[in-house]
Amino acid sequence: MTILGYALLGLLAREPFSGYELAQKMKAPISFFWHAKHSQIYPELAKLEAQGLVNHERVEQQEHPDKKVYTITPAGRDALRQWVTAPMEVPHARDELILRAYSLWLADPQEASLLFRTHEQRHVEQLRRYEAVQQKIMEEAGALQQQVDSPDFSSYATLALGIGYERLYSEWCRWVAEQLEQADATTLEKPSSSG
Amino acid sequence: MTILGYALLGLLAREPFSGYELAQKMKAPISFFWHAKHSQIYPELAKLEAQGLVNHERVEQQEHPDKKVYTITPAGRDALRQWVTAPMEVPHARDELILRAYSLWLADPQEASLLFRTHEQRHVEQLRRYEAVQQKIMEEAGALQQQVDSPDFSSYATLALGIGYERLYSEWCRWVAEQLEQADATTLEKPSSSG
DNA sequence: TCCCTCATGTAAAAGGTTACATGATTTA
DNA sequence: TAAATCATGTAACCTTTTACATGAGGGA
Repeated sequence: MTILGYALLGLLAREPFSGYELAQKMKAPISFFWHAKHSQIYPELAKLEAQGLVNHERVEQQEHPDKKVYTITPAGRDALRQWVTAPMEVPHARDELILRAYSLWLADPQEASLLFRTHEQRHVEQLRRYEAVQQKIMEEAGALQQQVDSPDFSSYATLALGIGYERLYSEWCRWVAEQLEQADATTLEKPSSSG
Repeated sequence: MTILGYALLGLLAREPFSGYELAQKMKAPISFFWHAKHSQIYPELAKLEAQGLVNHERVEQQEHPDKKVYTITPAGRDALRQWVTAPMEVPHARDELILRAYSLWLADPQEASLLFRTHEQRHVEQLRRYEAVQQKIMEEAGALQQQVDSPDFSSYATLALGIGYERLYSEWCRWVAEQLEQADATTLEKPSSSG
């Protein structure tokens, strides 16, 4: 089984969905850290069904094409449950911007600070969106997050990391940009005297 | 050009290396957020050379096989410099453990807390290693990080994010584990009375 | 003798993205 | 009339991982 398969099972364990709906959900990464496109999702659903982990029923619609609504089976739920706690290696994270930072010393500081300011902004915006969701949960729920056997706790846990991640990332971008801007200002003050 | 190509150029811009040495470096991700295997690196070096971005010379060794030492060309340096500040989409991060957390509500809390404690430990260990490197830099350098046109600043910037990332991640794992353990303790106190 | 490191590659398979393909309905 | 949404798929391509392949030298 692939990770994508478990991602789909994770959604279907909460509620039945069509392939199209699953694809919509996975445009923005579920749990904030996994995404996929419809071209990958449709074949994967077929594989899951072949393994008896999901079923589908055709739902007729007026004014829209029919859809196939997928439901998780008890076997699918078991497979998902086992996967959640199975041993796992620490995966290496991949991030292009950080890789670029590794060669930042070669770049023009002004151009570079622009790039990092742009990314700072994007991550701040994402952070605000996540914080708004958290705010809503806080208002509605209160102590509800304590129930670790409810999907709401799981969602809240991933949201909490998402917030921490965006906060860390945006602050790092800002710090890098500030360093670049300070260096640039210093260069302008003393055009050709250093150390 | 692929991102891997720029990753290799980023290393070669600092110092010439053989394919084998590059592969060693990229076992642990460079800039803490990009890794690759030798099977990907050797063909990529050939492509870079075909594009005139790197050159190699054969270096004979006693007691070891000959090696091809690659050097970045002025064209390679230019390509790298331009890439660093080029516009870039925010890439979606991928993380299996966080995806698992999304289905945590299905799992056995004891088994799950074990998984999260294991990952907490691993990230704490990584954090300690990074902090040790940072400590060394602080002692040796002092104000050296200010020079944004030195490779040391770039390395320091990526290290800073690496530390923040490991701290965030390990604390999140601990928090999740604590929630699971508290719920488990509560269940033991009152075996079948809730609310 | 067997395994590890050094050193460089290729091949096959898996995972993921982009593009192709179709067709109805609604909104601008 | 054109674009967007709903709905489901396939094909080609690119990237990455795993496995195959070879061979010398050093240490247990």
